[in-house]
Amino acid sequence: MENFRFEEQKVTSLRHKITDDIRKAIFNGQLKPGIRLREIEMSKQMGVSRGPIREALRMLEQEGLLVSQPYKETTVAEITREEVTEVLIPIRFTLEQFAIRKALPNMTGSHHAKLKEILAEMRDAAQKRDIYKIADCDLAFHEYLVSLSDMINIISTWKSIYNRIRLHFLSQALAYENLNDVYLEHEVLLNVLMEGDMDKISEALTVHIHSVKWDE
Amino acid sequence: MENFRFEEQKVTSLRHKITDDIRKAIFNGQLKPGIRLREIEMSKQMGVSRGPIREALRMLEQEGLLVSQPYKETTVAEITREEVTEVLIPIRFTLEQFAIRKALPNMTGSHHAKLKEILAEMRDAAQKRDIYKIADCDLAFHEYLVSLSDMINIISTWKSIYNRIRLHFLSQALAYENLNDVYLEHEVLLNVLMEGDMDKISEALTVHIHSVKWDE
DNA sequence: TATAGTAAGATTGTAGACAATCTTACAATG
DNA sequence: CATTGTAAGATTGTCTACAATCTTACTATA
Repeated sequence: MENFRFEEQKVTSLRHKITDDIRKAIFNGQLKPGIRLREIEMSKQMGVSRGPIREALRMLEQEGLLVSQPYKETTVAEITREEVTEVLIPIRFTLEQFAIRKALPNMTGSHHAKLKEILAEMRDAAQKRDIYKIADCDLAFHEYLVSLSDMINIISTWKSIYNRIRLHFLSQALAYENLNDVYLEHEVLLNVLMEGDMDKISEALTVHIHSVKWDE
Repeated sequence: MENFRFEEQKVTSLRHKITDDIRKAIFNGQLKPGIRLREIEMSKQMGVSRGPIREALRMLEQEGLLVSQPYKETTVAEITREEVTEVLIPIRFTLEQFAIRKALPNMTGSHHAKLKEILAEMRDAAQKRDIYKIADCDLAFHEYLVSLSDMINIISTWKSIYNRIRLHFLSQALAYENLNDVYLEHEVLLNVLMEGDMDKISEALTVHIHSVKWDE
C-alpha cells in the first residue's frame, strides 16, 4: 500500500446523528432558546426510541446548548450577552490561537485550498445575504483550522465554546454592518495564515473574533 | 415567611449519582487514564441497569474525562502535559479571574468564613501528606469561589477544565516541593480576596494556578 | 507459515414497557 | 376568595430484552 493510507472509518450511532440533528435545528433557528424539548414527541418524529434521544440530550446538555432539570424538562439554553463578551469570546481566542500555533507546521497547500473553497462559499452566501449559510461557513472555516492542530481534547472544548457564542448571536438577530465584512475578515486571516507569521495571525484573529456587532 | 428563604430542593437522578461516583473513582486514582469501563460490569457492581450508566458515560465523555468509540469501548481520558500547560491552565485562569470579578460584590463575611473552613481542612491534609484530600480541598475552595459568580454556564465550563487538569496531575504523580506550599498559596489568595483589590487578586491567582511542578 | 475465512462470545446499541415524579385542573374547606 | 387536598394525565426516569457490532480464537487453504 506504499504511500497511500485510507481514512479512518467513522462508525457512528444513532445518538450522534440525533445530537447533530438537534444541534442543527438549534442553529437553523428552528429550536429557539428557552423552548422545551419533549422526548416522546421527538422520538415519534424521528421514528426512534427514547434511549438514544436521551443520550443525545445529555451530550448537548454538557455542551452547554441545553439545560435540564431532573424529572422536569430540558430546554434550549439561553446565553447572556455578558457571558459571550466577557468569557466565551476570550476563551475562544485563547483556544484558537493555540490551535493555530499547533496547526501551522502541519499546513500545506491543500489545506490552504480547502480553506479557500470554504471562503468562496461564504462570499456567495454573503451576496445572497444568507445569514445561516454564512454562519455555517464560518464554523466550517474555523473548525477545519482548529482540527489541524490534531489535539482532540482542545477541539471539543473549542466547539462547545464556539457553539454557545453562535447560539447567542442567533437569538439576538445580530447585525453586521455589511455581511461582506465577515467574508473579508476571513480573507485577511487566510492570507496571514499562508504567510505563517504568528504575530500577524494573532492580530488578525483578535480583530476577527471580537468584531461582531450588536443591534442596539 | 418574611426574611427567610428555603434553599431550592436538589432533586437528583441516578445518572447524576453515577456520574459523581465515576468521577470520584477517577480522582481517587482507582480508575486510571486509559482504563476501559464496561457497562455490564459497572451495572452489576452498582445494582443498576445500563441506561443511567450510559447517560453518565455520555456526560463524562462530554466533560472530557472519558473517551468513547461507538460499538467499541469507553476509556478514561489521557491528558497530555502540553494540553495542560498550554491550553487548560490559561483557560482556567481566564475563567477564574472573570468569575472572581463577578463574585466580589456578592462576597460577605460568611463566604470568607466558609473559605477559611476549607483551608483549615487543607492545612490538616497537608500535615498528613494526604494528596487526595488536598486535591479535594483545592477543588472545594475554587469551586465555591467560582460558584459565587452565579453564572451557571461559566461554572460548568470551569469544572470541565479544572477536572482535566486534575486528571493529568493525578496520572503524573505530581510532586510539590512542599505540600504545605499549596496551603500557603491559598491563604495568600484568600487574604487578597478579603482586601478586594482585583489587581492583587489576579496577581495571586496567576502565581497560584501556574505554580504546579512536575516530577522531571 | 502466512493469510483469509468462520463462528462463538463479549460488548455496545436500541426498543418497548413499566415506575417515579411532576403538572394541572378541580374540588373541598375555612 | 384564598388556601389546601386530590386525582388524572403528561413527562421523565429506569429496567429488561433483543439486535447490531466487534473481538478473539480457531480452522482451512495455499
